[in-house]
Amino acid sequence: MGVIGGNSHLNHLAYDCVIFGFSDGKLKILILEYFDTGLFALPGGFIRIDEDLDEAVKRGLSERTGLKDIYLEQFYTFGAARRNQTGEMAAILKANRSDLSKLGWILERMVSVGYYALINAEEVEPQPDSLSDSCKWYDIEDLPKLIQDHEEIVNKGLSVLQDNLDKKLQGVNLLPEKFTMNQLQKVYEAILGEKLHRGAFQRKMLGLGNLERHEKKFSGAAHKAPFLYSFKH
Amino acid sequence: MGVIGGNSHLNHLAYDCVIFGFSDGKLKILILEYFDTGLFALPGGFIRIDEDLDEAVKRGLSERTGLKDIYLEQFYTFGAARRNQTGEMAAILKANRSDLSKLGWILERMVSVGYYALINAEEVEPQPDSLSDSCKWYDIEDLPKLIQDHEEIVNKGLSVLQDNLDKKLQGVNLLPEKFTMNQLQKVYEAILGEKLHRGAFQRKMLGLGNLERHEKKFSGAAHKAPFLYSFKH
DNA sequence: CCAAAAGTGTTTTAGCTACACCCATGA
DNA sequence: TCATGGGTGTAGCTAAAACACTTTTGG
Repeated sequence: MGVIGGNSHLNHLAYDCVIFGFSDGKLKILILEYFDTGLFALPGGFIRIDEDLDEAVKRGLSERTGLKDIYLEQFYTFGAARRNQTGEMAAILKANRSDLSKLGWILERMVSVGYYALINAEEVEPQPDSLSDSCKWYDIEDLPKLIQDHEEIVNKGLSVLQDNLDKKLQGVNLLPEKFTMNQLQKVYEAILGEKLHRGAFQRKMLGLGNLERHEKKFSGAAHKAPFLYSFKH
Repeated sequence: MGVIGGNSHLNHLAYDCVIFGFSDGKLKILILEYFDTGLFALPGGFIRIDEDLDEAVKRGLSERTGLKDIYLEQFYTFGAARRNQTGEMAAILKANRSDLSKLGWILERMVSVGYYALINAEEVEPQPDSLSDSCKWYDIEDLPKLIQDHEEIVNKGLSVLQDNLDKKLQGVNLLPEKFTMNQLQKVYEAILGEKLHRGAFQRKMLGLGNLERHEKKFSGAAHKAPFLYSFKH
């Protein structure tokens, strides 16, 4: 088993997570920057020997965001033989003067299970881990160069999210408990990367039958106050 | 590393494959029966240390079916901590008097990547492996009880196949090179588990624009001879 | 000539788009 | 009263479903 901080993990298996958030009308994801290397990566982690895969991911996300009950979806498993043989992880460990006799297993061939998470970016103060300098939101349209195949992981995750958008009304997970129809539409537009028609969008969402209408929101702006909605559980 | 026949494999990682075929108007899958145990399972296997995940699955399927270029789709990774701690694999190894000092790693916690394959059942004489008695087609509606979580794997695989059916015209992979529209419709009905409207189905398939029409097929039956179609590559 | 199944034309329906109108709000 | 954005009604379009008519085949 690989050992991190005294815990044993499955060798050769990892997860990487595309954590989507929404702010300033843009779709963003959380990216780690490693100390002294200028290398950027998705948050990821390893699976303890007696831990469910899903639990491992929840644990990792909770450490990174402080949130419980995150909306999570597994989307693909990346298993190319040399996908992490790029030297980047070695550089990261070296910059941290890590003990390779204990952490060397991280450099071996690694199959990674891709997950995406949807969170309300406003509620979170992202936390870097012990190897990383910062953990920040990046606009999905303007990501830094990522290590290994992480760009492919992001693209695949976004593409699956887009496909799932219709079936599952996932957009609500990126917003506060109560939100206006306009906010929801902005989320959909950001995910799909295209403008949607206002009237049609409103009718379609209400037609799904799982939105509940609440009081109006008086924003102080000079126009009719919109209703607030929440998702029916 | 785990060792089978002198080759080294990734520990704690496996794949299981739902191999769909179509015959007698029914959707079927390939199921192995293990020697002297009455235990049934999906065909699966392990990943060599330097082998792409996809390659490992192709290799395994080719051993089981003799086919190259099988249509394959990865659909989910099953990672519950105790999913294979059911004692069934131990019974199988014991019935085969296997050397546990070499094969014991198979009994440890195993994360499994689920794939489905679509093949033309008529072209194949399925081959059991060294541990299994038989490898036979079973009607998807009438499967034997399977070991571990293999029933869940089948259900998830079928459900993803159903979802993908529209986007990818996958049905053709279950048929010979040339087929009639009625055969194709029967495949769709078997996968979706519902009757489809003949006229609408024909129009929809032709409307996709990737079917090519060939000569008519004279079956000897007392009705109009249908055209044969093939898939445009 | 008949029954059965195939191909295709026509009608009906449903969902979505686009446009437009009116309403509420705060400046 | 005006500009702005929100809710909703309506007309038009398009794709799919349902129906039906015609054709081909072998008995």
